Amino acid sequence: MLNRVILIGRLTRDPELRYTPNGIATCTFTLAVDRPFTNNGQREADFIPVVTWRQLADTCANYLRKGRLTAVEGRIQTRHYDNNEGKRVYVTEVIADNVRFLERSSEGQDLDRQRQAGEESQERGNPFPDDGRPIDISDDDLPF
Amino acid sequence: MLNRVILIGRLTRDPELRYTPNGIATCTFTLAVDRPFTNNGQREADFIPVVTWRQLADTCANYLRKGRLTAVEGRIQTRHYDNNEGKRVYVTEVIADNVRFLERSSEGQDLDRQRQAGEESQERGNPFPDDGRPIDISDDDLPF
Amino acid sequence: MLNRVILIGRLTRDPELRYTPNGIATCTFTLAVDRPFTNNGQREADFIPVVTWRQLADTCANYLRKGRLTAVEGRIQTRHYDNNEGKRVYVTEVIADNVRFLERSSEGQDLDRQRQAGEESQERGNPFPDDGRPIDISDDDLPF
Amino acid sequence: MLNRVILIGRLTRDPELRYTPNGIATCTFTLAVDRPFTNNGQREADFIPVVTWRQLADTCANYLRKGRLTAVEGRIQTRHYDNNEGKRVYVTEVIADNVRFLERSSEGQDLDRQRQAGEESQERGNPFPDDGRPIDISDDDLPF
DNA sequence: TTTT
DNA sequence: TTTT
Repeated sequence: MLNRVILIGRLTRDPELRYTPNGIATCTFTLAVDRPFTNNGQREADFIPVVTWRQLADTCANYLRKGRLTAVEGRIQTRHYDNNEGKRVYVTEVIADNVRFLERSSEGQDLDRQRQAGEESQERGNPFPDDGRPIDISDDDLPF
Repeated sequence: MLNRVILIGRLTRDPELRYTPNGIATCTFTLAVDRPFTNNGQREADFIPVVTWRQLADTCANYLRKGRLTAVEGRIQTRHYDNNEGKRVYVTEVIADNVRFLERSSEGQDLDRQRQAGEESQERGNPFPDDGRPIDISDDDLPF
Repeated sequence: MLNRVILIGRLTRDPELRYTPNGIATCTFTLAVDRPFTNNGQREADFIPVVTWRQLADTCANYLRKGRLTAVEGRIQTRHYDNNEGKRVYVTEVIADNVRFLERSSEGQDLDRQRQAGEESQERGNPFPDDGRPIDISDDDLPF
Repeated sequence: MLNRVILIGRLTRDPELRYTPNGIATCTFTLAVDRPFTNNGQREADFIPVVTWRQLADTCANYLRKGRLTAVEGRIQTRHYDNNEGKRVYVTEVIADNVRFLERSSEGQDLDRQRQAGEESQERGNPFPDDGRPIDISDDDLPF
């Protein structure tokens, strides 16, 4: 009925980009989200798998890197499969429909990939917090 | 850094109330949350495990029942343990800090349990959407 | 950058349906949302104006009525205008993109309006918590 | 019944710290949150007033500055008052219970204020995305 | 101007 | 192992 998740955390590794047999892009990564309390003086984190699809997957693959601070909006999805020992394995992931890159990359190599990525279209608005370049969305797409 | 989940769904079974060795109450249940789309004309759902602690656990155990429409606010928690075959099992749950009962129970037996539960204190406000009985919270507890 | 609101409350009055000069439907209503604490034993509420557009506006006008428990997902929008005395007036509203009707209507007259509304398409999934009728969404609309 | 807001945006000005007659600190600031679409190629923003109380107010006054990227979690609050012309004015604000500072300050002067602020306690966890210093919270405060 |  |  309603299923909404918002996370801010850091990527535990570089994202992985894959394609379904029919060519649909999917990008997966894990966010480490610090818990809001400590356990015996030890700060702990939750490690939450995130999945994106289509152009958002491409954008994530291009912009995100290990350690980057990132905001994710989406919904929790559960699924299961039977592993090679015939055991049922349960999987919970966040299917993201909005990803915000809260840190600009600093390395030159990365900037090249970004510029390239900037030419692709965004699913929803501008993923960067402070990029001034306007993105044209046809009037019909306006939410009012 | 930030980890917030809001769900509205129905309990797949009656909730389970347990106690830790040091006597802390914990109540667990699963919410079936319909997906916002159909798959080949088939409506599907995600089955999301929810955990509550302390007095909120007691209230949930008293008020919630299988099939009841329920709203839950909390955060995603991930953990793992090694099962009896030495295999690592990953668990993802929503640790709820706010539960809203969106349907009043209708059966008399249940009403008894509720009345009883009503005498216990609430972690935060009134879990029922339309119960007029005010709950006294000392001025110090006010969030401003 | 990120702007997400989730509310559960009751309509203070019947919703209002209007049309822009170019014929776009917009439905507005106010949600009374009980605060999670009392003030001197008095339960208070926030009264939050909600705006919906296009088909979601039609559905809201058809399904919602004064007093109905309703969940709303959207974003906060601020705007201002100068009133007839030349004073600047600031307005804050929630622009909803997802509305869930948490209570079925009971009156016959209303059921007629609902059936009619049911024939129109939904912006996103089924707004009712327990209606079994599947809604066909083309594969292209699937969020993955 | 349920009222949750999550925002990521930038402060339009330095925050303002004030005290109620009975000495309770309150800090207010406005977040500019870019809209997820453009209007005629023009990126627009919503300007959302945020209010914090008590120690969270102190922390915000110490850490936040104009332009700083910030995440805020809270609830929408509406209120009204009659202005000096006897006109009723309606106000909508976000009462925040969780604020995350997504950018470290760079200026030395500011670092002094931060260090000082770091010695005060946090309402909930660590407001910085990557500060390793653990914060001691008594076991009783643990949410499980 | 407010809902149960 | 799943709810209406």
